[in-house]
Amino acid sequence: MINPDLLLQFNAELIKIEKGHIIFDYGSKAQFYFQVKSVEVKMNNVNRDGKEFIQGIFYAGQSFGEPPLFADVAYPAGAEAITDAELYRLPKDIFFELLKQNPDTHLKISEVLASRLYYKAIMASEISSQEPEHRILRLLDYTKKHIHDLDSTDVLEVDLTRQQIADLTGLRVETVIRSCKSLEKKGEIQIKKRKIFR
Amino acid sequence: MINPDLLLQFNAELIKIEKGHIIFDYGSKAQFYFQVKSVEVKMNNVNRDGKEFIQGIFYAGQSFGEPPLFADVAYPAGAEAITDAELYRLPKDIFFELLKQNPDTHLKISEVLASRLYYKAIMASEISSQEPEHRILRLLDYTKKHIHDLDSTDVLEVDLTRQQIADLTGLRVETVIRSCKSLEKKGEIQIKKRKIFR
DNA sequence: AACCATTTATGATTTGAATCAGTTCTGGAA
DNA sequence: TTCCAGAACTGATTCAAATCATAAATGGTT
Repeated sequence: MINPDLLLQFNAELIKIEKGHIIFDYGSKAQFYFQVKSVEVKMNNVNRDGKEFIQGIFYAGQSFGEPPLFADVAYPAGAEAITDAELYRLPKDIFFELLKQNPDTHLKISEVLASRLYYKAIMASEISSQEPEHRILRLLDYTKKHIHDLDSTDVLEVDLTRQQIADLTGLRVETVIRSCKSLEKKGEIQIKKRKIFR
Repeated sequence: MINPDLLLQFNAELIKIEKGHIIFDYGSKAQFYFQVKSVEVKMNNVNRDGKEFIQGIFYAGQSFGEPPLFADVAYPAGAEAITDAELYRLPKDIFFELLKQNPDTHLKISEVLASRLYYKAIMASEISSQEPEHRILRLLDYTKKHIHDLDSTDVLEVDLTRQQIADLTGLRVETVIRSCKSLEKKGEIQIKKRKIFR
């Protein structure tokens, strides 16, 4: 979300991460600002106690892992590249220096935090309201609107596996599969060749 | 979280809200920055579709409802005073003006957003991991640490009703009651005269 | 002291997602 | 073309939280 030129101006490193490699671990200290550079790059977070819960998947142009930078806490989740990825990386103190010198950029970061908080707020209430089908629809609508910038008349081809949907919503694969079928019957989504469209 | 003097300097209004009165509605547009002034003041959010889910309860000195201000979206939840409350209220554009002129305050706001995001991230993964007892403990530990600023050796007297705990964790009252009893047996919490201590 | 609203408590039953176990499908590699 | 791993799918079973129903405790009010 920060202009790449500005990042480079502040000597941001451009690092390459191979698929499956760890970017930072759960519980470690935040030392860098990260922003996804190019290609469709996804990122997922794993949480302790066996089961995986994906906090979010991030694509080109998006930043991630900033909260611990500000809040001075350990990472609540680890981060991993799920495809080969290119990332901008900026050390913490330089990041703050950049913000200080560029109030507009700081405001943009606040916007990002705010909209992510908005998303989490919605997901939290939606997840709590059980109803697997609701959870899934909210997730799809969110990614459609906020990740792919489509409006409601467009059709989104969902590029998440059922397992990823499960990990994002806190459900089980089988439940996701069954719910999707049911949603298809209700006309809420379409499934063509196992791909989900919404 | 913003210094009250600074708020007043920017002509923030001081408004009184009676217990049970609505501060803003679900789905309405964000027009003000709000900050709780005095006394222990709680605030809760209600969501549509019947069931209540409390996004958070806010106490003296805390601000709330900022995300929609930044993200330019409608409120994902309504806000209501659960005791008589005094609030500072600052119109949106003046709020931004204040931030522009006070980078340090802006940074503080970012910190607040970030730490709330951190909390939501933890709650999200914790809620998804089912386990009512885990959810409750996480909630208690969070309020203990981040709301009341106690460290782990202190004992927190929880001032939430079982119903509020239920609404914060997405559980049912009965489940909360039963889980609390079980947690007491396991020595994770104490219950004296129906009050929970952790 | 009696009354009432709210909160806490408890037992019985239902329900639906998780779990378990196994099958089919698909696209890519050999 | 066959092979194979990963993903999607399906049915049967289990289990725990929601639900329902109802009672007891508590604090505040008159």
